[in-house]
Amino acid sequence: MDGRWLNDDEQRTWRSFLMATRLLFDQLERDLKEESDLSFAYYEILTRLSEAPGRSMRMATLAAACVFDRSRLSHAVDRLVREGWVRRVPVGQDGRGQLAELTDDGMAVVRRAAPHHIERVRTLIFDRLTPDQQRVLAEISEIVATGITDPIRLTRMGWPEAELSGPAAPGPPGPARTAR
Amino acid sequence: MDGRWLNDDEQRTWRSFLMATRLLFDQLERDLKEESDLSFAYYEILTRLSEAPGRSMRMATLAAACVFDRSRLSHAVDRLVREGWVRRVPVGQDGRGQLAELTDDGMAVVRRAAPHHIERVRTLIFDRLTPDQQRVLAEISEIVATGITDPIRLTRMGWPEAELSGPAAPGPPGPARTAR
DNA sequence: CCCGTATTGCTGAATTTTCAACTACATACC
DNA sequence: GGTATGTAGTTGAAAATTCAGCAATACGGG
Repeated sequence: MDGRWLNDDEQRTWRSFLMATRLLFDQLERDLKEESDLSFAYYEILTRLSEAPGRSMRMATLAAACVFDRSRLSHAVDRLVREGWVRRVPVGQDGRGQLAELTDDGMAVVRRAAPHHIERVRTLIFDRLTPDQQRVLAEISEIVATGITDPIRLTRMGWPEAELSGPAAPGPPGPARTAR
Repeated sequence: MDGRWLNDDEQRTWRSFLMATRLLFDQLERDLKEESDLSFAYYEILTRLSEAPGRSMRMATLAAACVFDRSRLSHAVDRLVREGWVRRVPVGQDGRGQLAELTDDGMAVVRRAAPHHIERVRTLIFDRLTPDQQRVLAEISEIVATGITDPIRLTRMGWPEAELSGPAAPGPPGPARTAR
């Protein structure tokens, strides 16, 4: 199972990467909090909605976009609804579905918060990287993301133990866990 | 203050990076949980301690290494102590200091968890990147981390409002907030 | 139409993290 | 010695996130 360790370079790179991403995200979170009193999570939800057609998205889609699990998104949206920034709208066709829709107040919040945040992203990252480094960063991100892809965090949600580990039932056992 | 937006490439890269890091860390967290019933945070604390001389570190140093704020580390160590994996030891010279020290049980936990985890890191990242990409990843991480550097999260902790924003007192106003 | 299974989203409790304040010790200066 | 200020670490409550399970709906096949 094991045996394939990391060599020194890899070890250093990994640690460095861990530290960098944390410092970065922590800093962004702090900035966002100070400037706009928003958490990164909420900011992202609002932003995604603001970009979506009709300023609204299916919960599952939104969850996938933000890389949240369903539960987390539900709770978060609860909060945003309480705040008056988001509204829940039943979706037409699918009786199970809910649409999260950005309110005007919510839109205002995004518009107010975005410029600072983006400026910070620019300052903390893009301004410091050469075009080449930016290009490779994009490559790497693409590669890493593609390798994982469990958009709505299926394996994490409530599949009864049996479904996940049971002696592979006839046919493709579970839901689209393998597919993408 | 604003005005400097992100161009399309940058925008794409940023989104891609966000998604990649989240998918990655989520996946690692899940693996760690499944294989060893550990959170990434706890795993990291234990690992750092296991590598430290005497299997122990000052709380502040450990916090800086893990990029935790002091409070978070305190609570986390509480938990690890309850679990019997870490012990708190007063440090000799400085009467305020505490040393977090890994117990034998804690060491055993690390040893059991590490191989799987490292294998996953290898599979999810290093195996998929070319040497060149790895090199650039290291560069980028270095650059980004260096730009931020607020190791023990000073600005976040409990400085009374006055200290932080007040009309700069005579001499260097606060603690080493500016220095590094 | 009915059944079994998949999907969507939510809920409540447990755990973790954040936030603000506080205690105790150290240090520098008079 | 006494005072002012900085530093290390903790604490308790609030907020966020995870975890496990549930209810309602959709969908495919008999």
